[in-house]
Amino acid sequence: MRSQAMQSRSETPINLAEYRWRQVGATGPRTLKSLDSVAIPMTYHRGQEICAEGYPADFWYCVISGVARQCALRADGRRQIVGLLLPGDCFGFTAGHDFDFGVEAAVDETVVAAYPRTRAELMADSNPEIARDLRKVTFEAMARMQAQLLTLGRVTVTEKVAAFLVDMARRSPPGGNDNVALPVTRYEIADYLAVSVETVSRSLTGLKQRGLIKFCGTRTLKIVDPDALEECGRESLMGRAPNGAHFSASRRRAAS
Amino acid sequence: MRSQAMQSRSETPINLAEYRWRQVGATGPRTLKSLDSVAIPMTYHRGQEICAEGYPADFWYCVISGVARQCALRADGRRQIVGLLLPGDCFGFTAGHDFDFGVEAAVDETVVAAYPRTRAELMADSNPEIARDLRKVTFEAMARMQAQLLTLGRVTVTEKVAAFLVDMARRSPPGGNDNVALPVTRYEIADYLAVSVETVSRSLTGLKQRGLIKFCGTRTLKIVDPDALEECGRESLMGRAPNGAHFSASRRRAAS
DNA sequence: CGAGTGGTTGAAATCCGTCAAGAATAGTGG
DNA sequence: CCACTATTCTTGACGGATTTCAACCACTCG
Repeated sequence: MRSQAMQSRSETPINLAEYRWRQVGATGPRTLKSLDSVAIPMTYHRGQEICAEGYPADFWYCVISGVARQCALRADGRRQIVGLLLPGDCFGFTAGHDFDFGVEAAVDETVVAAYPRTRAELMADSNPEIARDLRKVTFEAMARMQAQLLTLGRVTVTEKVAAFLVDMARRSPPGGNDNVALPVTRYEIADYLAVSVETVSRSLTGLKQRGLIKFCGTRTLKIVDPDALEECGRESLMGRAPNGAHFSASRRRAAS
Repeated sequence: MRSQAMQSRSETPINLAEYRWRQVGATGPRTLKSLDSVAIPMTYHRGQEICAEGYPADFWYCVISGVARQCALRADGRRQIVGLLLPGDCFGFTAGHDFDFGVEAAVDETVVAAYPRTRAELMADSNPEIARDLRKVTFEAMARMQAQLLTLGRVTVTEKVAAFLVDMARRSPPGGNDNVALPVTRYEIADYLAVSVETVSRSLTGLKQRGLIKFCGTRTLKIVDPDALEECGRESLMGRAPNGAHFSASRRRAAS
């Protein structure tokens, strides 16, 4: 919990809330600034639980720095990761009284802001600006889930992995170079894409051998051919030709 | 567009908005009542587009009666259904300026309410009750997507189909008997679960032969053993024994 | 009746999960 | 710094589940 606030003493003036964030090592982009006055900064290390499934949803959260994973435990003991939360992503929204999923820090020194739900809602009641901010972050959360639905809907594992890489590149902080840093292990990618670890590994090496990506380290890579990766259609690792398209109902209707 | 309002003339007094809904044949549950004053009722027949991907998101929507499907068209020409919208479900929320997905009516006589976005947001600004209503329906939309993420994350197709049936039973109007009416074709189920039509058909017959469900018609069935269907674990159609569990990272860590 | 849609079943190819083993990396304590 | 260990990552082999291609049946509608 070392202080990093000193380095920015001479920059543009910052308010108290901003200062608090820097104090806990939060360097990422900030969303939901309008609720800063009630935000409680929390720091977690890898694997620590931020909120637990089935427990009262008394807080909304926003990732400040680090990575968090939204997990569900299935009947067969497998874990499924239903969401990978990067700095700026908000979570903890639920229609019921309890959390639908548990969320854990995926890396050390993960900082989140916790907003007491009833206080935040009262503030939103009296300030439309805050209500709009809330809608914005919930819509962004929905967009993340929709993108994940599309990824999970892809046919082959290589397609899923390629979509994951593209998504991570898109969500990476724009400031850096074009390298993509995977903030999670292969196991977590596997649980996120609902496939086995081995197949993830094979798909990554397949994409590498096809020249679509290039590894700088085990968890750092460079996307060589973004378009080919995105359109990473039905070509399998073996280089098989794409199958004849099998159009589903609406498509067939549209053709008639 | 025949009028069905006459039949309820002698019931409890209804307001003008309620009357308009009945006039267009809307019999389902109503959500977002607080925005009724700006709602525009629209009726669509099967396959008709309610909103188009990439077009300005000038409206929010709520399904009043019928069924709508939220579609994405992939590069290989396949359709993926990322959401199945039943009466009471709201959609059209997007973080950007344009719709992320197209939505089409899945059955004839589908009635939706269209809320002009800017007008609705202005109303939410001046009335916290409306803002809370909006949050509620967006949180419910998120819950639907999360459930779908869990379904897509299941391993075997039979599991996915079973989860789909359970979900449909849960979302069915509570008033009726315990029969589940599937409002969509097998093709749409396939596109919704991201599997092939043939496997959906095979899985359904498999579940029938195992005595977990019973068909009353092609699209009407009764869930015989809800618990077995829900826990429809790893047993395949062939009756293979469950495999030894392969725990992923966090699980293994927890065991140590 | 014929055409179109929706649904089911069969057979073959293949993709993927599982099991197994090994390599690479990081972390820990001496 | 090094041994030691745990974790992460990769590769191989095998069997099975799923996709694909094909054919057939039921139903509706003009």
